Amino acid sequence: MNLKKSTVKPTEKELEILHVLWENGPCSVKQVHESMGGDEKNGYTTILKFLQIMFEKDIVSRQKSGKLHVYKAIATKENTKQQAVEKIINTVFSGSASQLVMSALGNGNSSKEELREIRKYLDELDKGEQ
Amino acid sequence: MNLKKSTVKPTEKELEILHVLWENGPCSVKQVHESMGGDEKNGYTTILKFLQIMFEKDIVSRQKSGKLHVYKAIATKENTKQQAVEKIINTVFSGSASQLVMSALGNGNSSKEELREIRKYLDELDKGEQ
DNA sequence: CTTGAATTACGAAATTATTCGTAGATAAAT
DNA sequence: ATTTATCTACGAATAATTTCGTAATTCAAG
Repeated sequence: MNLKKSTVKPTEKELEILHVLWENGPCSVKQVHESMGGDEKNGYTTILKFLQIMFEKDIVSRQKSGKLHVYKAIATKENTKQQAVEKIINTVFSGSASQLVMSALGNGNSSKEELREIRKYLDELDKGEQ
Repeated sequence: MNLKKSTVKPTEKELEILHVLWENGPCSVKQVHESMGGDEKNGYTTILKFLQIMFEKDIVSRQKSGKLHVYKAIATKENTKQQAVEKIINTVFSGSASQLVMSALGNGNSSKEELREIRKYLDELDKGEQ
């Protein structure tokens, strides 16, 4: 039994797997394995092992369905995003969100639509603040 | 001798050390060690070893000054920021910079000034694009 | 020149993350 | 009930990261 919650920081590989679960919804080991490029990339039991470990760590939940397990991400993408963002702001941008934002837009890879969307979002933030 | 450059991805600990070098400028091992909390946090030789490894990997340069070495970050904070941002965009935000931006601003921790600054930055981006 | 304090170099232990083989369990098909 | 295909559990190998002890070096002071 494992009671601790909260700050279980996924490793690199675990994040990759979480990503698959977020995109595809609950998956069997096989589905995860295949979504990640099949045997070319990882052995089946490697993925299995990771899902088991992640289950131990309460990163994913699972449910038996016939003979197989269906795994499901516990942390939402939102949570994980938020954590990742906070971490990067603190470790690399000395706590300044706007610096991160500018750096994110600074490589010129963002489309007009994206920029427009961001403006809209800023407007909403302003409105809310009054 | 080590000729490769480019994508030397610092580990967690290495990043922590880089951070010290960015904040304080070139440092001796002792200075880094102390900036990071002294013996409470890491043994002296641990930090020494890391700086040596980072030197091997061309993450830092060093110069002898009397009997000691003064280490200096090679990658600028800017480079590393950019890499970090790109990575997070790809791993957590499915390649969408604007999603990252909104997530970064979404926790309500940004001041008015920060938001204004971002707007200004967006204006500049638009202007440049014409 | 010798000593001693500070520093570096080196190697290897300890820890954590990743990978996978093999054995056993499960359930469906024959 | 037996076989077969699929899946899980487990343990252990490999690799990467982090930690630190010990010996050697350096340089300044006596």
